[in-house]
Amino acid sequence: MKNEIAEILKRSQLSVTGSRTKILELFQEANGALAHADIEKRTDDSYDRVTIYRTLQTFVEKGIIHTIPTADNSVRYALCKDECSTGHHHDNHVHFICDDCGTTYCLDNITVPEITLPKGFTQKRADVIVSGICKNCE
Amino acid sequence: MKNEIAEILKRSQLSVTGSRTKILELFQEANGALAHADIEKRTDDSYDRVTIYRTLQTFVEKGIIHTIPTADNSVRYALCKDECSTGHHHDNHVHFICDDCGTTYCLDNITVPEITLPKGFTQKRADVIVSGICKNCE
DNA sequence: GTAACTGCAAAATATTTGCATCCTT
DNA sequence: AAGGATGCAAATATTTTGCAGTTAC
Repeated sequence: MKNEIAEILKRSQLSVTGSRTKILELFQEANGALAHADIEKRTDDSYDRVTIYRTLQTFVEKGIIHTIPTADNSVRYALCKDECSTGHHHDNHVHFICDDCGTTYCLDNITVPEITLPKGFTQKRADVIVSGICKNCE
Repeated sequence: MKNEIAEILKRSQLSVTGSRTKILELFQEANGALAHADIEKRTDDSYDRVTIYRTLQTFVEKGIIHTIPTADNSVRYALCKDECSTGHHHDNHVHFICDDCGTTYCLDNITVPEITLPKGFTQKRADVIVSGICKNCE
């Protein structure tokens, strides 16, 4: 597991440091999306808030994680699939956000439907955000 | 036009004030989504920033506008359709955000595809966010 | 050893709250 | 006239930046 994480970092030409390893671990455990605040809590303030900002930013740039659009204010991140390459995310994501507990699920197994755009529009990425009540809160 | 705007406000039991009228006008002109900063600019600082915050919040509560999920940090708002009732938005939205100019389009005429959720999940709302290059930036 | 990463301090931004005043009804 | 809306001041919260010290390779 640790090795796999180191692999991911090396593949992106990033040095393997404590904070990066820990934060990637959190994402793997989470099996869903995390907000900056979640990460702060789950690292028990072992790392500076600024480091977390910078780590997340680096991960996004390298295509290790991606941001998830949310209707409320918050910014959330989730692990990218392998198809993601640096700076270019051509994959489609379906996410479910529970109105009750706020948990964000990545519904990887659900296929994103085709959207037909008007003339002149070019699609790079499509996100589907479904909100409602999750299986734990029903 | 002014009348229509007053109508909307009265229907939501809100008093008809300068800032509310102006901001609603902006949304009608915009034919798309606006961020807090857009509104500040387009009102030429005629209204206090705090007033804009409160006005947007009130409009969301009353179901006059809704927030649009965005992958970047920003919060954007757009006019709701008639089906929106106070606090409950059961309609589906498709939005297109241009990576280049940042303009957000409401693609009202595009139907949101059905999403089949796993067992135990209940859908309240679905947003589709398509990003890419818009017709003006291609 | 060197380049990259981190932590601390502080600046810049964004958002919220309290309260006195003003405006809508 | 009364209640709600606004503006101003200030408190909070969030994010960014600079720089010196530390760590990974």
